[in-house]
Amino acid sequence: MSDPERRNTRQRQIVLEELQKLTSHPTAAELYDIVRRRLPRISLGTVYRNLELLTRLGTIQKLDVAGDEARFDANARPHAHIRCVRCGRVDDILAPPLDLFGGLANDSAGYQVLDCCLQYRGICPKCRGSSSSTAREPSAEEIIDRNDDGSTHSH
Amino acid sequence: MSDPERRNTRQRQIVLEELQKLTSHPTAAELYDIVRRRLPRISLGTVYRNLELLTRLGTIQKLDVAGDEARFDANARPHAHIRCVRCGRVDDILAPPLDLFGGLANDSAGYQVLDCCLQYRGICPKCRGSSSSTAREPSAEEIIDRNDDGSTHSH
DNA sequence: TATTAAACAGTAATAATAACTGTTAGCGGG
DNA sequence: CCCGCTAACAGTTATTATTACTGTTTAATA
Repeated sequence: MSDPERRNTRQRQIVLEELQKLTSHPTAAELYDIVRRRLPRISLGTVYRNLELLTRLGTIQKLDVAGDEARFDANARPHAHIRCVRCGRVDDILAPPLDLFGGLANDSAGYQVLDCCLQYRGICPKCRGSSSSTAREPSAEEIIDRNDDGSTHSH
Repeated sequence: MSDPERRNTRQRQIVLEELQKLTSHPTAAELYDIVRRRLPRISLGTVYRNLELLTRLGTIQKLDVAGDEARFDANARPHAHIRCVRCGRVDDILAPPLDLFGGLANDSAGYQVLDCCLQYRGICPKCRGSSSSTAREPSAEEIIDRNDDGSTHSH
């Protein structure tokens, strides 16, 4: 039998496909809502399981961003993110291309350093517009911002 | 009445005191276990409430580190942290003193940038020693690494 | 000291995620 | 092209960190 954990199921493929269409990094539940349009009988557990698996395989990236639910990014290469403190939305951000490892001692605090992540917090354009202090929930439609020309999703 | 949210209760004071004694940044539950030695009747909710309050006041820092429970740091100034992927322990790390805001456009991705955090992941000295792949839980005693000479806790 | 609201202890609720169970369906061998 | 095996599935339940609720206590002011 071929590599375990790599069986090509329709569910796994569609979870990945739909994630790749998004530039706003969705939560598992948000992606579940989107995937259900194509697979109405898919279960939330399957979405979680596949997102976890794809993360382990290095195909996608799990963003355990500060504060609330994990979010997922179809771009597995390390890059900085920014999270809206009002609505929780997460976007890529063009941070200075710093060498975040260069300044570290090889053996910082006795740790073997594996990787790092740089996260910003801020207020997203939509929440800046509606400048009320009430937190917003993004609607299902707002999450779907398909990236039709596939060019801007490579950072 | 004086400033609300600043009533000096024994519970709040001891929660802060015990947090300040630690260099390993504990979770709310870990700190609860420690504080209970001095206040056996304190409730977990009180620990959560005070940690949240002290964070709002800027006295301490809440570390919503990747993956699991929030951790707390008596040092509110921004500085980098490293988290052990095996046991979850979080320590300060001396990162290069980078200007993480300098390279950002004023209006990155349309966001108003508020702050940022730099987190590393790695394997802590203890988990490097016991190089088995099984995850370790730190014992209550291990969390208590009091910083008796008060000098090394300023980063 | 009396008053009053903030904070408390104890408990229940919430919500994200993981685990469990019986069923379905990729995929290599025949 | 079908068989059998097992990973993966749908549906459900359990776990766990955190928050909210309720009646009681207590710090700070009058």
